[in-house]
Amino acid sequence: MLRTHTCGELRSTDAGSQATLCGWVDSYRDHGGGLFVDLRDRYGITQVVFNPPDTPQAIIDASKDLRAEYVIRVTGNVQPRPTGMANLKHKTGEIELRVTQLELLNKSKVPPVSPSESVTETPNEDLRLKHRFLDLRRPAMQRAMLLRDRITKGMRDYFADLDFIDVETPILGRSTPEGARDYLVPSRVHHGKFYALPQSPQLYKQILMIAGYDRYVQVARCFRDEDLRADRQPEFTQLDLEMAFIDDDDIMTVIDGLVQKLAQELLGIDLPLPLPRMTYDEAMRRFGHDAPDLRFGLEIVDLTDLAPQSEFGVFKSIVEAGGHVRAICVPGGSEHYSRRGIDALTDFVKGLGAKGLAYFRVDEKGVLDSNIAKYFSDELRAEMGKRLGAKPGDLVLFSADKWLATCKLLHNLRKKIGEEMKLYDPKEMNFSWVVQFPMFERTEDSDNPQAVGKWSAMHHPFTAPLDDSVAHLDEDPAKCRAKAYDLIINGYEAGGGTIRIHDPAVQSKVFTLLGIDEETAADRFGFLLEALAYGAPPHGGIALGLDRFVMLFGGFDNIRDVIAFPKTQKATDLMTEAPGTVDTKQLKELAIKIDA
RNA sequence: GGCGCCGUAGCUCAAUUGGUUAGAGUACUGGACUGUCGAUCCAGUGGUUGCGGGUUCGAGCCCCGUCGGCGUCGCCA
Repeated sequence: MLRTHTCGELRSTDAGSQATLCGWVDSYRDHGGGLFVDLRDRYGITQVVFNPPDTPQAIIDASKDLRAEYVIRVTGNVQPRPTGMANLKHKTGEIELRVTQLELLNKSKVPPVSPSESVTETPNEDLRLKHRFLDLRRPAMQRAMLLRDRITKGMRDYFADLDFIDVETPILGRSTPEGARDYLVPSRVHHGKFYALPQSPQLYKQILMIAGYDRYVQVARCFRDEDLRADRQPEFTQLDLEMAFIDDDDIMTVIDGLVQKLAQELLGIDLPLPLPRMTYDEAMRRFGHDAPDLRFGLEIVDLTDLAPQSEFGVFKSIVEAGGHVRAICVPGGSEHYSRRGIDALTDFVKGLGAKGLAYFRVDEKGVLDSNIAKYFSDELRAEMGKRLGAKPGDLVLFSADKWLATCKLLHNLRKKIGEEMKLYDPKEMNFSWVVQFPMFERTEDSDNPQAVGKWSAMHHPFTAPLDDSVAHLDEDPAKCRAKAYDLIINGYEAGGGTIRIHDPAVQSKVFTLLGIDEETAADRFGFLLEALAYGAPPHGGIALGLDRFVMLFGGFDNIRDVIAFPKTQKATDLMTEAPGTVDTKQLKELAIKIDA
């Protein structure tokens, strides 16, 4: 060992002893006669002092050449700092190391990204990604990586205690046309054939249930070749699990326990269990989204029945066409949003595909007023105001459109306004379940005209319907609700899972509904169907988005900050410059020609 | 693929309506200083304003294209 202690370790109780530290020069203060260095490693910062008489003059001279991020090894005496000189910012701030020996282990070029917390400006993200080795040296990033480690370990321990078995599943798999776009890997041995990287270990874990491993867990890397977002990377990590001889309630109960444990250990929050559960239908009705942020209200109010009583043509025609008129009432919104502010909101909703934004301000008498007020009778406005719970100073914002379009719009407005008006404490954590998702959704518009009007699976084709939904499979698939559940944290989908169908008759009905004939089913999922025919236990599971967990537990607003080596929005790695070109020879081996 | 924001010194940013030699802080270099901790003080180096084109007497600023980063819609569970 090159060191006796870390830079976060020494205390006043160590005073009088000798110590050797290794680390990076976080900063240095040259006083002519002597010099101070803040020495940093992942454990903390310790002040090391090059001062006479403790430090020999030759070493003081040598210390003058030290610069930021030089790697040094210093030996010296641990001493309490002079009275009044303690630095409470650091855990080691009561002491300092009076250096007697200095070894320069390595120099550093002037860093384009400073790892020092004394530099308050965060560099631009492209620089951070390009010089990730420096960015990861920043204490903030090291804290994120440490939090990630503790969450992962907490999850592993929790499931190990419950007799879960960690089983690894293949990275090289087979492409399945459903779901997200696959990352493909060409086969050298079989020209023209491709492996696909897993979008999730879904099918394998079902096979494991059939194989009798009734509690499976894995920290699984998943790949989806889709466009990125602040909370989405092309490769990401799931805490994936599956259980046999259970029902939906059992999965949620297990995860409740995990969330409670993690919240307690890492955030010091005591969560009462069970976590609240809300159906998908209720979530859409009240919040317009299947992952509502429950840290604030601003719930949607339906005015579809009242709207046609107005003379407002837009509302009337939309309701006549089967559409909906819904609104949110923003407390104090009229004061917060000036004319200009409402223009900005209008631009915002136009960006989401709306034609405009109808609104009312609530005046000091509680009367709804705006440029469209003339189309609404006094009585009607009073009635609407009553239903909206409108108070003087409020702002009422409408969406009139098809059901899902009103959901999308009002959800986005709610989210934006919640943020802009600071309707919640960003540090607050809210955990809940959204359950009973629809089994199917109807494809409305698609590039492929044949797909329009067809049913597709909302999760995947093996999702089990609720027991009382089985009957709807024949008569009204839209009414079918699934044994599906999403874990929601602060408006983010932090995990989701389903109970799987294990009744062949139900499975076959679902395939028929989805337009998957026997041949297609056999071709795509033959091995799973075959396995299901050999004594499949009832089973189901869930996958938690590990990266999102870390992001939310750490209070980050961006998933890249909790991934050591993330990709940019264009799915490149600025440090390694992946993806890169390959040799012609490699392409030839794979029988691949580039057509571009 | 669409929409929006951003790109100026190593880094973080500024630059009035399009107007003189593009500034500041920090870093870096040299000097001063015996207790600092975002050390301080003095001096200095540092610029193809992402790239290409256009408008103009004149462009960091306006227009078109392009590259890159971010956000978002589509996409994705």
